[in-house]
Amino acid sequence: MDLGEHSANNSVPVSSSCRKLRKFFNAVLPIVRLQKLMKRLCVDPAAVEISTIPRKLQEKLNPENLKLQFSNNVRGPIYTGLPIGDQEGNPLDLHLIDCSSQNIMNCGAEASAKVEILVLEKDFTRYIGGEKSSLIRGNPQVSLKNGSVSVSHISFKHTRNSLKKRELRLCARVVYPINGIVEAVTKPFFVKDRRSMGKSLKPLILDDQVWKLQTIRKDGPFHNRLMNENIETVQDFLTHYFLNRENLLRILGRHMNVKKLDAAVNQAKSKLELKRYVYRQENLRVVFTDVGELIGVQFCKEGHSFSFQQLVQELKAFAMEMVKIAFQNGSQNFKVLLDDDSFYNGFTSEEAYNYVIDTQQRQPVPNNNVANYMPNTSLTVNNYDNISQINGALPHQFHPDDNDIVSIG
DNA sequence: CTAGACGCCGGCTACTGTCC
DNA sequence: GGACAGTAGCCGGCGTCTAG
Repeated sequence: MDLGEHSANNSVPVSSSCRKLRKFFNAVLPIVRLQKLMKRLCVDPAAVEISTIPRKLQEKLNPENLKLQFSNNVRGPIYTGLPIGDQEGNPLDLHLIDCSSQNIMNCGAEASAKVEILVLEKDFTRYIGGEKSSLIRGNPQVSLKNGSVSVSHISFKHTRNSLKKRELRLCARVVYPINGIVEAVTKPFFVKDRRSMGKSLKPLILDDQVWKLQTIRKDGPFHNRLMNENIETVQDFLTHYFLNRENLLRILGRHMNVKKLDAAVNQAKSKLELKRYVYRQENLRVVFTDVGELIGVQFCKEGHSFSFQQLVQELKAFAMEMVKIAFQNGSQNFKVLLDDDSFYNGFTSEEAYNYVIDTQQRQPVPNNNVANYMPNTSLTVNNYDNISQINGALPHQFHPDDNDIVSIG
């Protein structure tokens, strides 16, 4: 049955009547008539729950022509205990706006007004909590300074009882001096308990337990299999992945596939800041990360650099063998940490490489013995040859024009 | 000093979705 | 259909803070 037809002919649903009322307020009822009506009914406009009146009407009703406005909309989900901000992590600010010019009102008594931050249900039906049962942590009362104030100190309370997912709005209203400044209300956003934050959103470091990775459940079958092979940390896992992916897949068993594994590694890498190392054998240098991921190679004499994607298969396999050797021999090799500032500041040649070696920048490559039980794959295509998406997602892609990499040769 | 409130951390369970 | 991970919701342990 068509509900629209039904409501037109019979009883009108509440939401429909609300919409009609709002339309009426916005377009039909002249503002002056409404003001007169409120006066005749002895209704104090300041006592009216302003958020129940359409915002445009509020602005017209407002004699001072001022409104509060959030700098940006809150983008959910917002997790309990974490500061409120937009999706990009920008702080949430509140401004006093002159409606006629749309500029921030930075002078006068109103520019120093005291403002209260409240939590509203999505549908504006009610404010949530009183002083004691407020969902807000942090002082909900703030004072404007030159017409602006940051409200990023506010978060939603995190208690032992987890908060159910709910859709809310933030509202800011002036509590002193009360002169009818229009309230600011955000668009609705979801608030969730921090305990329900997925693994994908949590930070990650190399020393974290391997079950912090996506698709590896703590004490789950994958975790148990990895523990049996002494793959305990994120670093162990990633090193196995980059030096011998086939072996890692074998360890994980038939329920792990390449797609899932790549996705997990990709996601982990996006949250890690991997250091880069260089290892040299005769005329060739390989650049790789803490976890054995080949970034690129460089021919020392010619000075030519190639990123991983630019390498032909045979050279990829050869470079991977060099990375494995660097891992096998641990600190006995020439392995240079590339993150030294000196590399970013103008070293562009062989001297730079020698400089770093001479000034104690020689670093042991993380040696977790993965490479020691690698099959000898010389001139066979290595395990991550076909995972261009992994390197494609690199925040610091190896490229001949990259200053910090070029400087090694 | 102590009891209670509060917040953080993490475990457990049920349900759901995905993949083989 | 079975195996598995992810998600949501609930709960307990423990540390810290604060008022009495």
